[in-house]
Amino acid sequence: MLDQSGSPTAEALHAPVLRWYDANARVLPWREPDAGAWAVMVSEFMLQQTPVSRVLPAYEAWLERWPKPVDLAVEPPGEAVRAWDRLGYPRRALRLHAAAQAIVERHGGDVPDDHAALLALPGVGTYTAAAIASFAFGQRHAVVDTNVRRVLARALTGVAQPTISPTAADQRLAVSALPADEPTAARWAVASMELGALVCTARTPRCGDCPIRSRCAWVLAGSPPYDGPPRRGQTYEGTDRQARGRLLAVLRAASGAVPKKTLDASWPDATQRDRALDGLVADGLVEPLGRNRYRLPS
DNA sequence: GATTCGTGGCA
DNA sequence: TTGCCAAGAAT
Repeated sequence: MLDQSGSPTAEALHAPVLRWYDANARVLPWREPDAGAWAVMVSEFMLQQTPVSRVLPAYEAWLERWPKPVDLAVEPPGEAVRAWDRLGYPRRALRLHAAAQAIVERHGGDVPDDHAALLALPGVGTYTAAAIASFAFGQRHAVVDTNVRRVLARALTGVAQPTISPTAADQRLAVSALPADEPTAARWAVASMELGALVCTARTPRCGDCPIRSRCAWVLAGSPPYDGPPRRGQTYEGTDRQARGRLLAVLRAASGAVPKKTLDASWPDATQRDRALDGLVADGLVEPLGRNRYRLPS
């Protein structure tokens, strides 16, 4: 089943991918039938740019401590930052805390099932709103993350793409590839994402295990490598990000206020260190106290 | 559209 | 060893 351009139609991919998912899906706690929308939401925040293996322990501890949005909402934001541990991008912890408060204030403490209401929450963008609506509430949305983007690009357009955030064109392609009926669309969303995570991977795709290899435009084209401009590799060593991480690690480990002198010991360059600390304060991740002391925000 | 924002595992 | 990559959002 091919369209005018010689690429397979999306409909031809649905059944084999859904069958593959039924047989190969990972068992993950946020996918359990009784997980609930809050569990899905917590997992989605944590999984933004952080691998599943590192999310699992933090996720379990988080839901044990804060089983409902209101449980988190009544805590100081600094507790969320502390519990975030080393997942990275700690502003996500702050946003999840703010989102929990918004859920209590605007939605009676229950994660909303409306896509627009989800999108209005702090830290919830196009992807996360669609993911919660689809995974937790079974709705029909294009859930376009880096996995889905890669799967559709290869299978339907036949090109390898660099790992960047999905574009408007990727979004349109995903919408056009969505099954018509709601429950099938919801299963397709999680199944196509799982295929990207386990088989159609970025570095070394396991095409031998792929349920749609016989229809994949990229495979049929000889698996051509990405030929566009090279991506700028993000260095980490010596950056402000690393400095911020060091400072925040000291504050997470402390129970209360920390003297600036203690923070100073965590990064050698004074100019960069102070810039990083100012940035953390500006982001609301650190609260300045009197007498040159700092702590996680209360 | 391009940047900024953590952290760690792995080929 | 080092660059790439991991369920993005906000600006």
